[in-house]
This record gives sequence, structure tokens and C-alpha cells, in this order.
Amino acid sequence: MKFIPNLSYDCVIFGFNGKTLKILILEYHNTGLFALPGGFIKKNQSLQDAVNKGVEERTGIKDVFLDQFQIFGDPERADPIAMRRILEANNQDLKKNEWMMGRFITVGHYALINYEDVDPKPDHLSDSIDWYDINSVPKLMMDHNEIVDRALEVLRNNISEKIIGMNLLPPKFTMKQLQQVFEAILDQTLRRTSFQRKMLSLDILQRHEKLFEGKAHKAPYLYSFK
Amino acid sequence: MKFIPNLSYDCVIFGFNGKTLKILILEYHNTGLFALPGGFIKKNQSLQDAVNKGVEERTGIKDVFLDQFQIFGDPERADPIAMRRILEANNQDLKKNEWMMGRFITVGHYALINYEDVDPKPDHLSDSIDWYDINSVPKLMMDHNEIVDRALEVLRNNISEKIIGMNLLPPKFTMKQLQQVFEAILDQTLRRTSFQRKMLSLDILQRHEKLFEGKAHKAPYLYSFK
DNA sequence: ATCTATTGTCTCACTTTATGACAATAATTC
DNA sequence: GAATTATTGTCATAAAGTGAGACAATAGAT
Repeated sequence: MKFIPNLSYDCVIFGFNGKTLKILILEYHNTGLFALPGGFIKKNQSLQDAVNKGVEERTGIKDVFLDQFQIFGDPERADPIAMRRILEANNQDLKKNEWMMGRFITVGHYALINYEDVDPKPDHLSDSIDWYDINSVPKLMMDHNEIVDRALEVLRNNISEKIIGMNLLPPKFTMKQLQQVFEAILDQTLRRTSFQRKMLSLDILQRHEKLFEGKAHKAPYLYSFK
Repeated sequence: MKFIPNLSYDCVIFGFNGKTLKILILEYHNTGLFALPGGFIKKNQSLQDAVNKGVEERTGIKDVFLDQFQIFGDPERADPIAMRRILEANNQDLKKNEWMMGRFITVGHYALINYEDVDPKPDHLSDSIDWYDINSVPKLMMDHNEIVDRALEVLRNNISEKIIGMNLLPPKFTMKQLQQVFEAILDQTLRRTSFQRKMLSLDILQRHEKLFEGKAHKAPYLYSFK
């Protein structure tokens, strides 16, 4: 067995489409089972490397911002019946994959990516991998819904750090786009003027000369993070 | 083997003696090696249960506040030479304990306890377990110094939550003591009046009639968390 | 040229925080 | 037992931050 037994990772991959926050969810062939993208760690691989490779395989982007935010270590969190169903539906050898039905402690991560850069690709066990609005996530297997909830909570607590907006937005963006990211994450509307004043006072934004054009009104400045 | 292989936990146990923040560090017999208290997880045990038991064994207190704050998953973090030295110095069977020299992914925790309640007890491999001032932590084995640094960082970020002061202080305390906890954690002095006003406005404190006596000045009120 | 929608900025009221001042008081000292 | 000392709880004022609205500027549509 090339993997570290009983240890896995799962990843809540956040993207922002300009309006709402979304996450990537995969569906297994012929089972109706939904799950977070996840995987295992090879015996000589760093955790970070394993997760990076997993995210890259499924989204095609490298060097994603990743935060490993919590372990889920309940011995009862495994769901061997669902796992067996997935293996059977994919004609996998049950004997050989028995270890997958055992107990797993999983390392919960969240990733922040620029929605537009992504071309989601299902893995060999999965039918599809798609974006789901954070407010309409389907029932997921095992404790994956809990992992999503906790990831969102952590994200909300960390929103003041510029690194978050940086990873959900293109390199140059308008003040309005930045506000929309905040609103999508916090799930509340913010006051335009106060938001703008606050952001500018933080001294983390660089204003650019070139404006954003194409709409029938005053063109907004473009900003990037310093 | 009754433990989950390649997985361990380590714990930064914080206490507050009224002046400075301290942590518990253990020293292995005849080796001069210092380390954080840690351990392994049994195959059918929850992570939380394992850590709780470990902390209880060494401090004698149950139901400690524990936050599992980060995984350390670098495959190079193991130090088989030091581990062998510890086993040899304790006359342990090297063959039987070979697994301990392998690679470990460790789950970093921090615990907050009331300094006065504690009677630290070394485990069977260790000489001693003692409080060390957070500013004079010795060189620890493996990446344990990094774990301490990260724990302190996380603690600083979480200080506004009442749960932290609650676990580092006795049930009733003065405003000054509370301020000293904040100052020790943040490593900076705070303004007395602003601090007091802020704490009272948070509506998390209960003021008691009984005052704290024994000093040659106006007696401060005692408070507890609501 | 005029209109429309949105932007950047300003103002004023209100809230929160910083900083200093001061009276209250428990134990100590005389 | 009166004066002293150190520290506490609270207030006063100044400074900084935030909420809510107003208004001029302007890129493209009409």
C-alpha cells in the first residue's frame, strides 16, 4: 500500500463568479453520491504536496491558495456502505480496496481560486465535478457537509486578510467587484461608501491609471493588491 | 499495532501564572532532549479522546479547553536519530518500537489551563515535565519549536473570544488579572481605562459583590465570565 | 446634445476609542 | 486613629472611525 493508512484529505474549493460564492463538488458514477474532492497521502509525500496535486488534477491550476483548517477525527465518520457502493459501481476490486472502507481521519482544507481560470475535471471514479452555489449544496456523503460549513465559517473569520480577495479575484478589479466578494462571503450587503473608505484606508490597494470601460456610466478605477 | 500508523498529536499546553504565559515542556531521560507532550491515536479512538487522555495524564485535569489548530505534515519532520536515542536511554526494544522512528504527520493542538490546578507528571519515557516561560522555551526536538510559534500566533488571533481568558484564569478574578492575561498573550501593554471599558461593554463579565482584599489600596471587584 | 446608471468624494451625525483627571478606599505607617 | 500610599472605578474631553445620505463627474446609450 503506497498510501498512509487511515489518513485522507478533503478540500472545499471556493470560487467566485462575480455574484455568488461557489464550491466544487463531485458526483460518483451511477450512485447519486456527492462528495468533496479529496484523496490520500503517499508514504513519502508531504501533506501539502498531496493536496496541491489533487487540486491541480481536478481544476488544472497550480499553486492554489490552500488553508488546512481542521482535522475531522471522529472514528464514526467513515461510511463503508457508501464507499462499497462507489467501488462496485466502478467495477473496482473490493478486496484490493478494502482499506478504503476503514476509518479515516481527514484533513479539511479550503482553496480559493479564480473561477474563470478553472476547467473542472472529474477523477476516474467520478461522473462529474461541478460548481455549486454555496447556498444550494446538495447532501454530501459522510461528514462532508459539516466540512463545508466549517470551511465557510473559517473563511468568514479570515476575510479581512487581503490574501483571500487576492485569490478569488483577477489581478485587477474594481472596488465594486471587491465589495461583491465580501458580500458573497459574508452573505450580507455592505454600504458602498463605508466599504470604499475602509478598503482605501487599509493601504493594501494600488490604484491604476487605466480605467474599466464598457458601461454607460462613469468608469471605475481598477485596483490591485499591493 | 494498536495505533494508527504515521499519525500523532502534539500539544502546546498554556498556563498563566499571573505574570507571564508559560507552556509545559518535557525532557527525556538521559538525553537532554526537550519536546512537547504528545502521543498517538488508537485505531478505534477519536482524535479528541486521544488528546484529552494525553493531557489528563500529564496534568491531572480533565475537560481541558483544546483547540486543534494545525497539521504538520512535512515528511522530513521526523527525527529518527533522536527517537532512537530516547528509546535506547530508556531501555526500550528498538525492533518493537521501530514504527516510532518512521514518518509522522502530527496534529498540533493547544490547551489552556489554570496554572494553579496543575500537578505536571512526566510520562514513562520522560524525566520531567515543567513550565517554561513562553519567552524562554529551550530548543525542542523535531519541529516542535515551530509548533509552539504557530500555537502562540493562533492564540493571539483568537484572544477576543472569552473562552480563552476563561481557561487561563481562576473562576473569579479581578479586572487587572484579566488585563494581565491579555498583555501576556499579546506581549504588549494595554491601557487600563480603555481595557476596562471594552471588557465591560462586551457584556461577558459578571461582577460580584465580594471584593478582593489584602492590598493597601481600594479593593477591586471580582468578576467571572457569564 | 441629452439622458442614464454608476462612480468617487464630501458632509454631517453618531459611535467608539484614546488619554488624562479625579475621587474612593484597604491596608500601612506614623 | 489620622495621614499616607497604591490602586481602583468612573467620568470628561479629544480624537478617530462608521453610518447614511447628497452631489458632481462621466462613459456609453439614446
